[in-house]
Amino acid sequence: MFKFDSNYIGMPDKELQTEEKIKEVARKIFQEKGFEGAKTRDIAKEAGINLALMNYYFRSKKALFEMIMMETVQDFFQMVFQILNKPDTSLMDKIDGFVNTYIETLKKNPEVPLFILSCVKSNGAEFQKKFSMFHMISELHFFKQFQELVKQGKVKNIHPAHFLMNLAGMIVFPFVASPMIKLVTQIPESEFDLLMDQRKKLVPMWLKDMLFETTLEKN
Amino acid sequence: MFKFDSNYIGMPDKELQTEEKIKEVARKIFQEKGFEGAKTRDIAKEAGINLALMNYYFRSKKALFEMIMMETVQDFFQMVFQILNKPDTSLMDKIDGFVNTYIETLKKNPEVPLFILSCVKSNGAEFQKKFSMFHMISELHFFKQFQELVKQGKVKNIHPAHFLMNLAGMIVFPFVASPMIKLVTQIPESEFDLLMDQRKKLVPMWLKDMLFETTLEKN
DNA sequence: AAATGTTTTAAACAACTGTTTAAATTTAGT
DNA sequence: ACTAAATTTAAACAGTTGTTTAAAACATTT
Repeated sequence: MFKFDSNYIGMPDKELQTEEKIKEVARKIFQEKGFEGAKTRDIAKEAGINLALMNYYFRSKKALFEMIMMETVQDFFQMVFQILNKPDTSLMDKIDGFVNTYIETLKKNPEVPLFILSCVKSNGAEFQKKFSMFHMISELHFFKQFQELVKQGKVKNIHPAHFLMNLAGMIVFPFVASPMIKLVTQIPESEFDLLMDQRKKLVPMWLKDMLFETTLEKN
Repeated sequence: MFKFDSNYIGMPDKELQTEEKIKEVARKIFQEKGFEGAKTRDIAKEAGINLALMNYYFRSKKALFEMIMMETVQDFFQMVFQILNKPDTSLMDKIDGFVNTYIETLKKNPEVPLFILSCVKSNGAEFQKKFSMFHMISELHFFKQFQELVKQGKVKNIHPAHFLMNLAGMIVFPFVASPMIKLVTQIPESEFDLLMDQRKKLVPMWLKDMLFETTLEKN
């Protein structure tokens, strides 16, 4: 009952270690098994701490989960928005940079997107309140450039949401579906990563084709 | 303790009703909340049956879940394989047909893909044993046609897995991520369905471009 | 109508889960 | 070294969960 409200000064070393350790382990287990599947005793055990400490530092399992959930989503979108909002790069360079950074991030955190998608699915309402972030997507420099090119007739006039879905779909889906893909195609882990590296060049190419090409009807 | 092993003859009406009702409700709740999140008492309540009947008909929560999981995956892949294996349609017609049927199916069962992806993620090993289905994907007529066109030099030489990921990604991802997409873009349900209808024509077009076009480097 | 097999019910069980308590231990300030 | 605050611990609590039991209700057969 001491410090739930505080971000006070002069934390001793050990405190921060325990608190961080719990959060780190909890993040991993929550992402692996979801909120209901993650048991407080498993978190405590894997973190090597006493069962009561989770409640001491984070008040409740639910509070800990929501903190992790919010942080994960925030970090993720901060990365996305940062790239798509750079004012001094062309649309094409943004696409290149975005795909590269995005794929590289996902290679390091392959479980994050499924976790986020599950969270938003069951906690959608919570996010709308807490994040103004989501309302500014149409304000992104990226989309202004996009719609400018549409206006100039240099780019096909499709709903920007289509482009967004293709962009995200071609990058994120392979990671979200990787267990399925590996099962179905018999591709081993190492080769999968190689394919993802190839996609850093391929996906921008395909995306640009979507913007510019007129279809040749070949049958 | 009467009939767990049986597929006996002459089921009375009421039994089938109860058994089917439980399964139907359980499917919905399992897809909504996952295995751990779904509580036996919620299933019983929503199905309007006594708590003990779930165990009477299906032995255990786990057994019921696995039955539903396996059936869902099987049904889903049966649909996919059926289209991709038609011997008398061209590759292009297969793409058209596949995208159409796939999107139409997902509009009716938008929660299925996330459910399947979560299942495969945490039960991957189980599937490998039970389904020979997964090993025959490279045997599909679709992929034979695909690789024939590659050999003839009519189609770009990329790993078929890339094509598969783009195909699935562009179709499935919008549904898997629909809560997120709706949150971010502020697109309402009705317009979302309209966009999905548009994609029935757009996705095949984009996919064909991927196979045939050579990139124009525009900046 | 009696007997038999099947389905449904209410109640209970035992294990598990998130959380709290109160005491013990460690740390920091004086 | 003493004190007060902060952290950690073991144990317990209360509620939930999946499952079982034994009796009741229902249906079918003889």
